[in-house]
Formats: sequence, C-alpha cells, structure tokens
Amino acid sequence: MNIVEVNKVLSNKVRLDILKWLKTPKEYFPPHKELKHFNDGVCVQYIQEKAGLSQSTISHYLSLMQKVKLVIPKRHGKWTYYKRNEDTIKKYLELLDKEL
Amino acid sequence: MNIVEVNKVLSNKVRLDILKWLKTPKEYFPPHKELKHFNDGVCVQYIQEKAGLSQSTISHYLSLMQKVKLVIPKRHGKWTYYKRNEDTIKKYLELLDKEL
DNA sequence: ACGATATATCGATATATGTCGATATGATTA
DNA sequence: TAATCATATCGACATATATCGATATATCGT
Repeated sequence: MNIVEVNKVLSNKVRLDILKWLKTPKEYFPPHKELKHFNDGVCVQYIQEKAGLSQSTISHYLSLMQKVKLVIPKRHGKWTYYKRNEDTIKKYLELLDKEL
Repeated sequence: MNIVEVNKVLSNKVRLDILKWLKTPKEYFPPHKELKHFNDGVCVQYIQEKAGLSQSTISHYLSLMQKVKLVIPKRHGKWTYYKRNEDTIKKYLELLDKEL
C-alpha cells in the first residue's frame, strides 16, 4: 500500500465521487437490467453517464482505481461491474491516520 | 476544506515526508542556532537539506502546503519556520473518514 | 457467422506538476 | 550602507495527467 499512489488517484473530484457513489449504489444508480442487486457494484455505463465524461475517460479512471486496489471489477456477460474494495479503503484510512 | 486540493498536495512523497518530519522535529533535525525549541517548527534550510531538493523547490512545496493550510509559517528574523497545522490535518482525516 | 452492445486500449493534444538555476526581497551584520 | 544570508518568486523545460475520438476486443442476440 503506497499512500502517495493512492492519493494521486484520489486527487480528482470525479474519482472521489465514483467511490462515494459506489458506497450506496442504490441511492445513485438505477437498477441493472440483468442483475437485481449491486453486490458486484455498478456497470461502467452507469458510472459514465452519471459522471458525464467520455466512456474512455471513465474506463481509464476505473483502471487507475483498480491498479491501486480501490475497486474490484467483476465481469458479467458483456458488462463489467465495479465495486469498492473496502479492505484497501480501510487500510488506507488507518495508514493515513498513523502516518500523517 | 477541499479534499481534492489537499490530496493533490499529499500526492508527493517529499511533501508527505515533510509533514511527518514536522510531527517530531527533534527526531529529524538538529537544534536551531537561534531558537532553542521547535515550537514554531523548522526553518526552510533544514527541511531543504533533509529533503535533498533545491531551495526553490522546497520553498515552493512549502507554499503549496501553506495554501491548503497544512502548515503554518512564522518569520523569525531572516528565517521562516514552518510547523504543522494540526487543526487542518485533524479535520482532513475526519472528513476523509466520513466521505470515503 | 453477423451485427449490435459494452468495455478496454491507443494515439493525440492540452493542461498541470516537478524541478532547476537565476533573480528578487527582506533581514542581519560588519 | 554595503555585503551577506535566508527565503520567495520567476522563467524554463521535462514529465505526468486529463480528456477526447477512434479503434480493438469480448460478448450477446439473431
């Protein structure tokens, strides 16, 4: 866990928002057509529409977030769902508390 | 308090280190010639030498940190001392805990 | 197998950040 | 008041990040 790398990813309003949205997806997203729950998170398309940036940008953001393990992707058919990695987030907050 | 702006400042190893060094200055810096304490923090020169970057870079970093209120400067004669702004740091950690 | 759909990757360009040396400013001392 | 010292600011350039449209890849429905 590299605090600097995680902070870089979190130095962006949209990426921070995504993480917030994924905390309580039913508050922010419509239900998926296939899955009847958000157990694996939210599909890229919904996140993209809510963020209002291009598909490629959001896909890129999600891959940055995944690289530092802030989110976990899960493929369901042609959709990729992303959910928060609560473990990493918890460790990050604890580490910040200690280091800062 | 803008989390994104603070995170930008904290997205850099040296700036993060400076904040850590300023937490317990006597562990990391020699005593000042004039002041016999670290109540107002540490002078730029000491920070610069410890960080190993140019004087202008460190001065710039400190002004970035000051802009988001992570540190507080205090002039003593020709020296500027910088200390942590514990209030901001505390609020930042609390806000992160809540928002993230 | 084909066309449509969702996502990922590529290439390009604009803007931001990192970092330096040079210079300006402010304070001290001879 | 001139020389010196500590810090801040400026200008430059290299590297990184933001963001897009175009294209590639994977999957689905027909």
